[in-house]
Amino acid sequence: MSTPQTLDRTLLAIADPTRRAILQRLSSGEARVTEVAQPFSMSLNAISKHILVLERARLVKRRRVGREHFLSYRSEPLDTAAKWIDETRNFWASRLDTLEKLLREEDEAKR
Amino acid sequence: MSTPQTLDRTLLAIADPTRRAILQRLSSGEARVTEVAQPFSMSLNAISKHILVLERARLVKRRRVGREHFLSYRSEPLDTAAKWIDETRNFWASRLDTLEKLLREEDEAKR
DNA sequence: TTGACATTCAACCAAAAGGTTGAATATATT
DNA sequence: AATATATTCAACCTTTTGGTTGAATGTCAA
Repeated sequence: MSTPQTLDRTLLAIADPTRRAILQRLSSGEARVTEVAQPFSMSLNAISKHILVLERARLVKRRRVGREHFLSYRSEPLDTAAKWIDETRNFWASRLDTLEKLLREEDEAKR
Repeated sequence: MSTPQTLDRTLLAIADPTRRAILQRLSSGEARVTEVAQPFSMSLNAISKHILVLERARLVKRRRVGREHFLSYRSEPLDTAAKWIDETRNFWASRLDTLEKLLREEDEAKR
């Protein structure tokens, strides 16, 4: 469920501004594909593809009702991504050479 | 400094497992390019390119001493990325329809 | 100065990403 | 039954990505 590939897919999915915008659009609740596509200047098909990327990354769930597809946000992948990032950051924040790093950066700032 | 493009570059950079491994390697402190490349099965040139991607994303800083290039980790980009992710997550966590979502998911779990 | 070492540059390649257009499918509406 | 709507599928194109190999550059060491 949380293989490294999943993390790859999550990060890749949110690395695109269009897809981040789609996720944010879904914050106001479920929306159909056409509704999601409406504000963008690119074709419906392009958005359809972006949605597929988000879906493969499990960031978006699809609920089919007749010919309409309702999309909604799923939180797990971002939780996992946040975990990786925070672990990495915390590790660094706690390293013994933090002081050394600070000094080195301060040193460089003087040039 | 923190344009959306920067966020794109950061997320794209850490979406690759090799590059995440490089960052983690740098947790044990500065390292030269060859040292960083050593554990990987791919060519030095490939790693050199990965480092360039990390550098363009400002995740890695390079300090040249003679023929040797010392690489070190920089924390700002991950801070920014974490901020975006956390904002998105917090927004969702606080949405009124959280209950509705939970119920819907519970409902699905029964199948 | 000759040779080894650390690193990048350049050219190339295959695969993936991100977009387009046009046709297909499935469902609603009249 | 005919038409309109919602969405995807398929083919295509261009750019980017991630890798390769071989040559170039710059620095250290004999």
